[in-house]
Amino acid sequence: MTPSRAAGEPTRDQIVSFLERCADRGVPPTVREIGDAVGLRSPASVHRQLRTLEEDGRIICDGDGRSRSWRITKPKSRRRGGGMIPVVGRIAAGEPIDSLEGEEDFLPIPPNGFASSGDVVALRVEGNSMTDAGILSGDYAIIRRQPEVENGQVAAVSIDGQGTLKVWRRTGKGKISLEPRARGFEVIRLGRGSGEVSVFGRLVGVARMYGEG
Amino acid sequence: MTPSRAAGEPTRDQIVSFLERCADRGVPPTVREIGDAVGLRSPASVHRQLRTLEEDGRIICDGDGRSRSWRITKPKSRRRGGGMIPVVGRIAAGEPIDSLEGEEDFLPIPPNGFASSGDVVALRVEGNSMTDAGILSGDYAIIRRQPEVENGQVAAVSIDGQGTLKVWRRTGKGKISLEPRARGFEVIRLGRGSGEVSVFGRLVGVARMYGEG
DNA sequence: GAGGGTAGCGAACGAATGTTCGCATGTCGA
DNA sequence: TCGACATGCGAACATTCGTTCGCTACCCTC
Repeated sequence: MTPSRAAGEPTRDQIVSFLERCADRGVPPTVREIGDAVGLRSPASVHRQLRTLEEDGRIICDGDGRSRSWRITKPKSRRRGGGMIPVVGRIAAGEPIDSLEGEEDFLPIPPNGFASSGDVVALRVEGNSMTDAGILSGDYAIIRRQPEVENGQVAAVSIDGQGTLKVWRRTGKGKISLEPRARGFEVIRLGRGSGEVSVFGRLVGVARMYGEG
Repeated sequence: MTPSRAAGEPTRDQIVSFLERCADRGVPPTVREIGDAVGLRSPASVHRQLRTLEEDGRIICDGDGRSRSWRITKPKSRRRGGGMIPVVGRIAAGEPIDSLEGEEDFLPIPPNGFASSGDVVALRVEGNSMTDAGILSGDYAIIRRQPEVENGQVAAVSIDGQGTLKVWRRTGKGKISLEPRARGFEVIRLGRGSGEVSVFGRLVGVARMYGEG
């Protein structure tokens, strides 16, 4: 009889996922702790899956017979919330740029300082429409992904798939203004029939790195 | 007979140091591993020191009787190069501020992204003399400590013990200009007899965090 | 020198842990 | 239907590991 376990994610993926979470927290789990986490009551069941995962190269065993020695093969640099903020693309601070996503690089800044939780990414800013807000072309905009922002907050907005960084202001029912923060740039006014507009996220931080020049 | 152990650092400090190193690497050690690391051949010896350290509040035991459960009380935020940049004080972007150092806080940004090596600290910017360079009051200036900078680079400069953030320019023999980057601020010109001037470091990055507002 | 405190050792015990073995159940294709 | 296969269980077994106990040695102070 197959035991009544939470359906959906396969057992082996659950184990890998649990090991990832443990790697984030610091202490690797024991075999029985893994069993508790994924719903396997016998350490033998866990152990067999661990061996299989090892053959697949997804996990490795640090010591042989030592306690808490099973761990993820690679620290999974795609992991968010552990150390890096992924740079998922570029964003305009002038004319909207078409490519808003497409993971490119990693910014060595833990999101903890910018947002305690949630999905935080970085976008490289191109353009000068926000220079008066201290956001220059080449800066990294730290964006927390969220579907809505409040009036006056700086938002990464997607207009017909093109992304731009502006101050968000709802001026009326279905009417939105996207305000630049620099001289020489016009306010973008959006109403009905202005195309598809969606908030990508809210600006929670800015990071800039100077080279040797 | 006291065994021949490496003299110098007391055993207890060695243990704490070893636990710190393990915390960095990820896996907490077993009692016997600690013994091997610090030169204690009996787990009993290690265990007694662990209990003493626990009473002193320097370490804590996560689980009681579980393996690998001894760890450092606090992750020692003073550590540099591992995760945080220390915020060592405030710096003026307007009128010089007297307090340049005095460790206050930690910015959750690893220096790796800003400088591969060296002593990197953060200073909280106060004032608006560098706003045209995208450095606003309240930002964190990421400073790599170095005694000299080149013309045109932004430097944290100490004038008679007062710190300020400006563009550094040597205008002649013994003559220095400190240029603001904002309207309404005057260039500070320094020559012989202008007091003691020293470069605190070079600006290698800027970080800004927005709150909920 | 006596005595207390500190710090080390080895031995031992019990619990935790990794690992193996045999068995049962469900799936899938021949 | 039958057998190979995957997966789970419980029961061991062998280490590992945390912890305790008694002992010895050194360093003090009195």
